[in-house]
Amino acid sequence: MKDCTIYKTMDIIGKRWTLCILLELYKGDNNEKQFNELKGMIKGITPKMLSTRLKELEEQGIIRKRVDSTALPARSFYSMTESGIDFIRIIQDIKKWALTWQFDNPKCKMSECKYCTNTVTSK
Amino acid sequence: MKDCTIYKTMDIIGKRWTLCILLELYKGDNNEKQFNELKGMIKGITPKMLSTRLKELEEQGIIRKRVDSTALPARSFYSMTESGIDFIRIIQDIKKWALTWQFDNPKCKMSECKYCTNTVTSK
DNA sequence: TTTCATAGTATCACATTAGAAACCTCCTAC
DNA sequence: GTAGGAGGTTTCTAATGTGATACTATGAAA
Repeated sequence: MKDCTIYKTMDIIGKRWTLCILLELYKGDNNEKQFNELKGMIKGITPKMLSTRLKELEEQGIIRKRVDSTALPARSFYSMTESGIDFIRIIQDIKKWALTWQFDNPKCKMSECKYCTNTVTSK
Repeated sequence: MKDCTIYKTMDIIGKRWTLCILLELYKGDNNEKQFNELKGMIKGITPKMLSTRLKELEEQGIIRKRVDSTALPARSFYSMTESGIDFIRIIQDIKKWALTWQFDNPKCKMSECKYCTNTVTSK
């Protein structure tokens, strides 16, 4: 096993879609979101990838899943744990860095991610 | 093309070895490092991967390469640009987050990355 | 009883990445 | 002329990641 903390962490958060999913969970004022809601917000993601990533993130304690089985058909609600919320500031720093040094994206520059309505668009 | 800044940035920095290479370039007091020096410090990396990542990072303006052709055989020196140095604080935040929420690594917790002698060990 | 919505899973195929091993070039020193 | 170091490149293969599409289960509503 690799011994480097950075290396191991990138195996968790470096995967495609992961940060986008966290960002979507962070957006808006409702702290719980459903599967199809996320699927709709992150355009281009397949249910398979969303399912896979959500499972990984849950295993790592970054998000949590709550199932409401009184509502029928049963509904799943995803939300961030404390560790996930703590990670948001890193995502925002990455965004700031990228906007300074790599990309020009005025829309992104202006809006706080929490209230950003950008979606990841399919190619 | 994807429109999300986060998404695009992860394509740059989310690749295997990338952050480890940046961290190695940051370490110590000498700001320039040679190819084989990096290869030796990052145990497990193949020359191919190191070469590929260095090229990518150079293209993105995160590191720079200087070739000294007066010395023979010619030597290459790699160092961080301003944008690379600015990125180090994000790497450190990621490390702090990981040590808080994901891994227990006392060696990592104690040392400032700049003077960390940990190497990425092969499995 | 057919359709709809939610929340996924299954299957298959393709593309990309990563790694191992060998090789190459330039020059120096023996 | 042969070995050796620096700084890579080439080739081939294996693993992994990703995506398209279709399918499933449950129950409500029409």
